[in-house]
Amino acid sequence: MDEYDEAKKIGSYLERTSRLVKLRYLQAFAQLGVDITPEQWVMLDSLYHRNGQSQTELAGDSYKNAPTVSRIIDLLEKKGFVERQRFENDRRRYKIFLTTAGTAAVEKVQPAVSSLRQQSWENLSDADYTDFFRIINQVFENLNGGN
Amino acid sequence: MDEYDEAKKIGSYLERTSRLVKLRYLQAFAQLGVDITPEQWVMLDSLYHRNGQSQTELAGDSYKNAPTVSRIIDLLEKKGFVERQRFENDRRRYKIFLTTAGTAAVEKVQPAVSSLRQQSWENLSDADYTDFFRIINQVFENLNGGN
DNA sequence: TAATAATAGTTGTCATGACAAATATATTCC
DNA sequence: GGAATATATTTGTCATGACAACTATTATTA
Repeated sequence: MDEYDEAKKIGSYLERTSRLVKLRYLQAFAQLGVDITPEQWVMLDSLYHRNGQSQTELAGDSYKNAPTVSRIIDLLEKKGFVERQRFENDRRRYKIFLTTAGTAAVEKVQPAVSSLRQQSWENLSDADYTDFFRIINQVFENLNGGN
Repeated sequence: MDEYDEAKKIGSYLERTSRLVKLRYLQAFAQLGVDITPEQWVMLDSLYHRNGQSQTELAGDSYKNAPTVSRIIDLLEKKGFVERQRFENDRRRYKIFLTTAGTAAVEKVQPAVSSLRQQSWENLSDADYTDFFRIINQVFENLNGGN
């Protein structure tokens, strides 16, 4: 039962930490007067690094599914951070582009992101950092395969 | 930018792994014909180990907030897995009790939970296991303090 | 070419989670 | 004792995410 309790926690600890990270991002953005959620930021940031992606590409990049991306892009479009343009050769697809305001939002928020990142890793070593990503990716792979 | 990209991923990797874990739980429960979500299971499991908790206690245990717990208990009650009983001395509070069906559901699902847990840690060492919890808890603490 | 299948995206429904505001009951303090 | 506070829970609103079903467009293939 001790072992069982300990084990239960992987999901719970992942979940609560993930939620806390997202909450801190949300609060940081709000404090800067940038009205976006962490998930919206992930999209904007992805576009900042590669503009003009389709929704399917954005979904793959963030491991989100199509409906989720569709709705996030809707919101970002309403807020004026992003624009949909149809592909020339394939009228099913959109290319999503950051607007000037979208680019500005990403840049405004960047120091806060760096700061939060730094804060996350306080009291932890470089080895911890490396290990953490290795382990969490292995867990992801373990559960993502076939099954 | 390389450093920046790497860093961005802590939130994303936490999030995607957390989501995958929850999805696998959901699928495992469904396959067993047990109609509960991972979050509902966390509540049931908490009650299985300590029956009669109040919603506030359940919230603290799972780091969820009061409205979320209230709604999860609503659903579990509708499904017949849980019962609300008022405290004798404090009529604001409920004690939440597992029903027979609730207990049965927890027990039915337990092997699948163990199995998923084992699968999560394949290709990882005992040290990885220990490190992972140490690191993720430190990250949680880093972000949870004051700020 | 016409029928079929595949792909891109949207919409509907439900559960979770964050926040604010509400209700009901208990506690504190003057 | 009664007013102000605090606590336990509920309800409303919105965003995200999972799934299924849908539309529109493109590709395949018989």
